[in-house]
Amino acid sequence: MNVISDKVVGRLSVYRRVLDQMLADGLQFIYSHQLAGACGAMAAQVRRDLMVTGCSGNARRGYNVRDLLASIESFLGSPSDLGIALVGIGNLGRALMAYCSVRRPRMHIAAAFDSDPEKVSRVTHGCRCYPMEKLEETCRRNGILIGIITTPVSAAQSVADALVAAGVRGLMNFAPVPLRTPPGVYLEEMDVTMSLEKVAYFARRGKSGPEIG
Amino acid sequence: MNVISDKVVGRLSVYRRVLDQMLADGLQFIYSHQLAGACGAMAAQVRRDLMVTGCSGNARRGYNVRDLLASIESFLGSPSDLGIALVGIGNLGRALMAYCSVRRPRMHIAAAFDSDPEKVSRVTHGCRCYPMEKLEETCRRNGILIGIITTPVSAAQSVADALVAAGVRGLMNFAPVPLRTPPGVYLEEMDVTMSLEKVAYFARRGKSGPEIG
DNA sequence: TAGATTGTTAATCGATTAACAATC
DNA sequence: TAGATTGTTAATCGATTAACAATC
Repeated sequence: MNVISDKVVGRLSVYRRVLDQMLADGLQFIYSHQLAGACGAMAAQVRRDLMVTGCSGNARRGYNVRDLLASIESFLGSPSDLGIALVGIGNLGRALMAYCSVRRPRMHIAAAFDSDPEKVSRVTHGCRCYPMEKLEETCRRNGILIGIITTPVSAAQSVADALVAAGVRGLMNFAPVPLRTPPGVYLEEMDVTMSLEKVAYFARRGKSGPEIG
Repeated sequence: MNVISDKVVGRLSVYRRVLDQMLADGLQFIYSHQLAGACGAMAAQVRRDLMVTGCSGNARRGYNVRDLLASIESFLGSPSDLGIALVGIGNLGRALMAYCSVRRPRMHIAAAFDSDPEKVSRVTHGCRCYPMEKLEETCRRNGILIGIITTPVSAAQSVADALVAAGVRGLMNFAPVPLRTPPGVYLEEMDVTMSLEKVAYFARRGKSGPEIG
């Protein structure tokens, strides 16, 4: 159990969000099968996932929601703590900036970049936009470790290379092209085209979806 | 090999896009290891994936790119053929409409819906917007089988239920909340929050990303 | 105690990887 | 032929699922 899979981390992220809501609703204790039900997972799997965060439950009352949240919180940490840069201020880039700006301190974008001089030096959704030439300097100065790529396909790989050269250690790629990254740099492909084609394929044939994580 | 996993379908979608580009570049034949290299996959896996489409290669020249594309095309089909509805015309919804409108006939959105009367009856990016009350009627009349959910969290589950009731068989959910769907309805969770937290977790610890698919 | 839940171990399942014979 | 690639089978790997003892 020394190596944590990305599936477990993904599920923990979902648990955190669901538990956040439950705490807001005033729930103090929760059983694994209740959390599983809310997340579309299996109770035994939930228990095993929660164990990796170091939190344990109680056979009579289940898990303490507040303790559980604190446990997941300290295990996952917050993306903003690592510094997030967004490259490519098109429709999708702006949508993500808007999404991250609205009361989501955990997902705060520290800096945005674009090659279009028209977009540079403005402040959009509370986030300053820099020219591409300032990418390395700005990332290093602000200790940015996460990059979100929302550029056109043609620019995606060179942007990824530039981000990695600037010290970034994790990437989210929204451009519909597979990227190459060196070992040690985590890459999450956010491929809308691929996902939509999966939906179409299985909608045609009537299969249910994959599990979360 | 009678049941095709969603991972295989996902990889085929990526192969198609990469092969499209290669055909445009004038490449006529390709070896499995070349395609694998361009997609970050393993050659043996690529060969097995391509076999499920019914296409076979040739030990001397590899695969004919044009035949391969035709084969993948007829296997995957096109999402637009099933009819796509988008619900929730916020920042993200508009960004997706813009994305799908620009020379992407395979991803053409047939109808959009929103509960805000201000947004209704307009045409955005070549797509007409209807009020939520018209959802079932419009989906049935146009034979829409795929739904994209870009509403706030609070509305996501009821929108999903309404879409399923209107005959939709596949869903993409961008709202950061796990949805419940009946068996036979394929659900693809597009969870930016979760993915960003995965990136942050592994960026902190220096692990490479998961494979495509 | 009795009963339901937790934490742990074993069994199952599926996908990936490796090995190799068949092919051009 | 010789050499590299394809198609197929077997082995490995990891995650999920099921079973059960420990716990409150």
